[in-house]
Amino acid sequence: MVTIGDVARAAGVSRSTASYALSGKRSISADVRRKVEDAVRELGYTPNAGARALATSRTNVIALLGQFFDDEFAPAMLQYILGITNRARALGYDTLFVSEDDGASALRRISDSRMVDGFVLLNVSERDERLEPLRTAAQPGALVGLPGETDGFDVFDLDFAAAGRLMVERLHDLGHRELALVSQPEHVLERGGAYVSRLADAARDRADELGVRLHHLFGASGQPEIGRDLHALLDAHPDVTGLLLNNEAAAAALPTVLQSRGLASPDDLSVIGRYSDDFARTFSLPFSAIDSAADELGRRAVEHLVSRITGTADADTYVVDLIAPVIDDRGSIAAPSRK
Amino acid sequence: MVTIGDVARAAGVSRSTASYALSGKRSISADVRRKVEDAVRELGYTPNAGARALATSRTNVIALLGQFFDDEFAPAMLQYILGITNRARALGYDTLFVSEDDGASALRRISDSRMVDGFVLLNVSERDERLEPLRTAAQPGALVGLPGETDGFDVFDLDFAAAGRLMVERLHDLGHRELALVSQPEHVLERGGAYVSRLADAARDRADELGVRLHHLFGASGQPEIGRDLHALLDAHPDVTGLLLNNEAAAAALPTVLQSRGLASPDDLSVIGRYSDDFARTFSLPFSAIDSAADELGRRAVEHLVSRITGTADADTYVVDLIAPVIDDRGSIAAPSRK
DNA sequence: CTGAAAGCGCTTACAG
DNA sequence: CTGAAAGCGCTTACAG
Repeated sequence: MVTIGDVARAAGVSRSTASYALSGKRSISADVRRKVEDAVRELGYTPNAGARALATSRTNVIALLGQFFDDEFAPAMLQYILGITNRARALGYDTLFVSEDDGASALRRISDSRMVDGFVLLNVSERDERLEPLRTAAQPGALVGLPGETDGFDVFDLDFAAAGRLMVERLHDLGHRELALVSQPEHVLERGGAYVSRLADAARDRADELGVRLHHLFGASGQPEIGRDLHALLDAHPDVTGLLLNNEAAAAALPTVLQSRGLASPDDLSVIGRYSDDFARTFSLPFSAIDSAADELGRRAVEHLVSRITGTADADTYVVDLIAPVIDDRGSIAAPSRK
Repeated sequence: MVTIGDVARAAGVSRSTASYALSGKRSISADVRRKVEDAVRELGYTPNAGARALATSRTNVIALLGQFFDDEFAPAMLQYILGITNRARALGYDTLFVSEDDGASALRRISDSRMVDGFVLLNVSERDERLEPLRTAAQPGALVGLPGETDGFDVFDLDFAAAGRLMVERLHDLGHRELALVSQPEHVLERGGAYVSRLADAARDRADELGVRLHHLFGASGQPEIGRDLHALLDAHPDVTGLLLNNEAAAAALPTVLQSRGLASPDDLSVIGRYSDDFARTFSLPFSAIDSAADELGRRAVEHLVSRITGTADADTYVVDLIAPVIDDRGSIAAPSRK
């Protein structure tokens, strides 16, 4: 293993000079710098990360704490992960990816052992167990997902309430007066996935204001249950002209359900979903949708985290950054047809 | 920050004794051990990872190098990732997740800086650029995906050739005599995704041996293209009674295609896919399929990597572990109907 | 069974 | 502009 001592010897300078020549933290004569750089190149020197971390109390690593539930759509998580790791690397950080079930104790362990400079928590729930250890951790954190209590945290999420309103408004403006919303399963909500109710509540309120009927259903998270749920919904409410989907499985199953009922979108039914672009593309979902903006959220979270790590961010101002929803129109919304 | 010095002081022993009491690397009197353990608990001591790594040349971290292509089905990657991180943690390792485009230089950087004890390479291609730096790295590695040259590497993959044969055999045994195979796009193959041709070539050879006609198509990796591809295939070969899918997008699109043609499986068409169980479940794919065994592969790779790290594995014997394919029957295969 | 000391490979005040 | 030295927090021979 080649150390900075080897570099120093090869360059004919002291170890401190070699170190300074590489960090640029004090002025160095041009030819010493050149000699050091040459030595580095020749010997193939790379600083030892552990030694540097020990000396500087900086690891240049962030931890990414995933949180996976069986009844949630896991593949969507990959977009967040990639958005974060890629942005982190661009900012000079590697990413320790943690998927332990017990995220709280994982956070404590990693924080206490000083393995990382900061944390990104994914899929944060209403009363997330990881928040308390994060609060007392020596390293800063950024949340992806809005918890009930945001005080003291930097939070990044899609504005699900605005998304609910937007869906209703758009269909109302086109003339729809009876809509149905299919949410994630109710247990997602119960264990703290408050985004489900944030969207649903806001949609309901906006529907009330606008005089639109809105039926609400907690759909299953997989097949074949969700297919049956959709059929039952359409059977029960034949006058529904617009469908709002906050449930990936429902979006994936709907094309088949529509086809088997001889329905087409938007002719018979307008549809607006809420899922990632990437998801839509992969599964060829033909529905207009509000992008969940996974990679953008990840990017923002990392950028803010790094500004906290480096001390650029204002120490006592926390941000709650809710991304405004945008409907990506794929042609599944239109005025209701007169039957 | 509480250090082992604090623990030693609180326990009234030397730092070395405290260290040994915790590691158990030499015999310690019962009451000293108790005092040290009490001090650890009281002070909340956790060893500093960087310091330990510096002293022991062990980080207890493995690097997981992802490799993502636009034309591949990225969400499937998550299963591998979770299989690996979970198994690694169970064995005492954290996972540095790396998604840089330039995996070769990432590997070099991470290896040279001694950030990890070993590497798992995901989605290894025929002539993977990461293999050369891995070969010269100071740390061992395990490959998920079979490259052209396996010498000197531990390799884990599904046995795609056996999968191709199995698909053909199963349908032949049921009486099918004209089949079609839909592979990933040809450019997946061109940039080194040799599993595509391993499956296709083996299927073709087996079909020849058995006197079965086998049409082969490189399908698109997304909608709407793959839908058109499937329609075109069925138009061109109306006598095909069995469909083999080595293409996730095709599997996702097929239900819609069948429905719009008024076809049902297995009555009109037997179908066997090759994708993960998890994928099938999430998208409610009703097709019998060979599980790609993502988490099992990840698990095996990590276990073997760890045995290399700890020196348990035989230093000069390398393993190429190809998991035998198994058809998970979901009822989409039957004898061909006489039309 | 226990302690004092060296050393892992860096960085960074302290001196000049 | 440069060097000698201390220190980051561990582990582990070396002595007793």
